[in-house]
Amino acid sequence: MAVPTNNKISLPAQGLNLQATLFCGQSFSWWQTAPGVYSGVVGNRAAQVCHVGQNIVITAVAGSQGPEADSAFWQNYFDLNTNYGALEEKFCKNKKLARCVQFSGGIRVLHQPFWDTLLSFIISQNNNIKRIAGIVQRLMQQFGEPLEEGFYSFPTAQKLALLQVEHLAELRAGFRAKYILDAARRVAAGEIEEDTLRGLPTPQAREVLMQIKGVGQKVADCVLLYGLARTEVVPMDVWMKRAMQQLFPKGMPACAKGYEGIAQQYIFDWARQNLG
DNA sequence: ACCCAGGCGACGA
DNA sequence: TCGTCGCATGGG
Repeated sequence: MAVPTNNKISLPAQGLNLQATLFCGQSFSWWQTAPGVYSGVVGNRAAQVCHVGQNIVITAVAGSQGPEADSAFWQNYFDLNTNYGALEEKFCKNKKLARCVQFSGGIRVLHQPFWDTLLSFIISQNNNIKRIAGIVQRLMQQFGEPLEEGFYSFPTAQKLALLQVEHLAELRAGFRAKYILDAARRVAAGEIEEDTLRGLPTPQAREVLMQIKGVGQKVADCVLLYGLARTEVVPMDVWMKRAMQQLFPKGMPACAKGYEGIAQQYIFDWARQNLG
């Protein structure tokens, strides 16, 4: 049960590893601000988070909507309603997948806001994680709303939709700038709508997302997994292609059925740290 | 100098 | 429908 104290929320999170979860390439808006302390922006919220025993303690810096709403929000964000102990146990029925789970234990697949995720993974294409985080940070600073303590929110689609590519020059996003604007314009116009996507089967939702310029199957799949909680979707980037060829040439093991996207996160992390 | 990064669109066959 | 290539930027 959530125990709010002032603007702090303590949530049971047995087995969760914040470091692994926040920096395994699924989110690009968290920073380590002190040993074991992480600050981040999610939508129009800013927060600090750290481990305290088996709990995580979240301090709202900005965007708080009150203790109950905040607890529910972070509970969902960190996917604390999913039984990862049981999931990891299932994954470990396969020896090679077990190796990835042991290596990258404690990773949780975050439930990120749809728009944050779409923006972030458009920026991610043919790019590296460090530079993605830099571009995301500049995007927030230049076009987000100022929050407390120097944080800025993710910019809204409505705000970005009014800009021209020249305005994005300072982001140093390169050829991705025009893709950011196309996504913003379609979302602002209501042509791409989160609620509609949530109601569609995964293949149809993927098709709709791929109408956005700069969104191919891989970026669409990242949005489906991280932004729309489609746990069966496996984004195939260069690291996952290498890992699958090496570990699972015949495809994802059956013990991951329905949760291939979550298994993917352990495999991706293992690959990045062992196949470099 | 060269290659690569959580890819994609344009183009030609 | 398939391969191939250029793309912005920055780090190794």
